[in-house]
Amino acid sequence: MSSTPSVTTTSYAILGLLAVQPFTTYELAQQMDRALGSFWPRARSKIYEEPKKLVALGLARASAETVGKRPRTVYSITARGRRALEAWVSEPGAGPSLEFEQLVQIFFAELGSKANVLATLEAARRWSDDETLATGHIAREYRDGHGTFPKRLPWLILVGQFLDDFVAMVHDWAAWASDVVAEWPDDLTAATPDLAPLERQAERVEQVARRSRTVATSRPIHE
Amino acid sequence: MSSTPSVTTTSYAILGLLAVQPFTTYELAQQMDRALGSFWPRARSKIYEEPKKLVALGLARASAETVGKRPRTVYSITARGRRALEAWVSEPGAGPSLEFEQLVQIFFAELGSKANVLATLEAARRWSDDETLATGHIAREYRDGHGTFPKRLPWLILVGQFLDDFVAMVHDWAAWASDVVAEWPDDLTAATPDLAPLERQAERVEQVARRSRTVATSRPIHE
DNA sequence: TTCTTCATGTAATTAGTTACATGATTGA
DNA sequence: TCAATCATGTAACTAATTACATGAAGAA
Repeated sequence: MSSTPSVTTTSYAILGLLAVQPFTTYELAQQMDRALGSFWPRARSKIYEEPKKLVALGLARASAETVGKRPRTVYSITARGRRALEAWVSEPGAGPSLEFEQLVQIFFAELGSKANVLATLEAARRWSDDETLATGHIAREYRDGHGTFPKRLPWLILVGQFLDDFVAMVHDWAAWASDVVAEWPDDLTAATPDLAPLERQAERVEQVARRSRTVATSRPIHE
Repeated sequence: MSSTPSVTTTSYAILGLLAVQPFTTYELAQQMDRALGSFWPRARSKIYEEPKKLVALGLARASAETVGKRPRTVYSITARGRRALEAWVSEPGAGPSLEFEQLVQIFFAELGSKANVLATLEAARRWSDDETLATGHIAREYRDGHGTFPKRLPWLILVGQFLDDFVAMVHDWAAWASDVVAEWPDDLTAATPDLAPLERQAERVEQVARRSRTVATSRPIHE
């Protein structure tokens, strides 16, 4: 009856941090903010309760310490935890999943004005800039040899490059879209579509289709 | 006491579809799969229950019909619904939010093998290809003049371009990363980092910082 | 001494997912 | 007439969020 709490990706994310070194919940929250938050965002309260679950499952252990008079709990990974984690990284994970409210608003552009669309695109560009500035110091630190975990740098660079590519792509798209929308008349229903992007997209589809036909036999059947 | 159900972005997404034309829940689910699912993914059951909430709030109305002997409910938007929707598109929406489990696995690459990393990157590339093929027919339909809502095409192109940019970016990143990892020794801890990406990233940060300083006074204070 | 930030949580609520169920229609 | 799939949901569960609370340490 005592329902065993399930181990989610969030659990593994926390457990992974504990595999790097022991942390307190506060430090875990910091690490999530700094590092994993951009591609596995979770609320702070979640991060405070996950370690308890890990302890209950025998994947981590808690040890009580004090700073001054104040008690605090340091969590570390157990041997079982490490084995579970190793199993997880070798399993197939989920591909990227996107949520983009501003894009939903643009999808329904006809309900608003041209100015609305331009404002939304400007907000997207600002999001990109803010993101760049907020995470930029990490790249700089590692470049200057002051990174926290230099041993892990080779793969951290792969992750950082993805995130950088993503924010850059958002920025460039928003800039391009702004230029397109700027050419529209104020009455959106009178706007004429620029079909060139459709051509490009269809071409890319063709490319992928050709490539995937070529290797079709060497791939497992599409599930 | 009777807690009024809150209107979420998901509600507005559904309501937006009803603003295009009346739909049954089944058709709404199809539209979400086809169109909005890539940037506002929600479970089918959610899509079946949202319209009821909208009706309860007076933003939509339900009318009973039959197909053969089978009853079905067609939902349409009310005047109040349309006003609420117009207010929503003119409000600032949230920027993109990403969840990417495979990237979490790569972040913790040291727990697995080089082969694991390569397999994960290959899976990411496959995700991109699958996505391209799954949504590719839409671009083609519109390009060939067979699209379902040609009037909406100008902004649908903006959305489509974003999604295409995104999957292309994932693909290119995975291909690049695979090349990088291929050069690593089998023992990951002995891999030497390629620092060039850090340089590029730091440079981009500099660019954005300069640009943002220039326009800083014309922007609202960073919240 | 007072204010602010650091640090550590808990409680209440909900949005969303997974799993289940089933009649109607259509094609072989 | 049988199987498949189209179409329409409901029920149970939970992962996650938002909001609240508060003591300790350090700065001014």
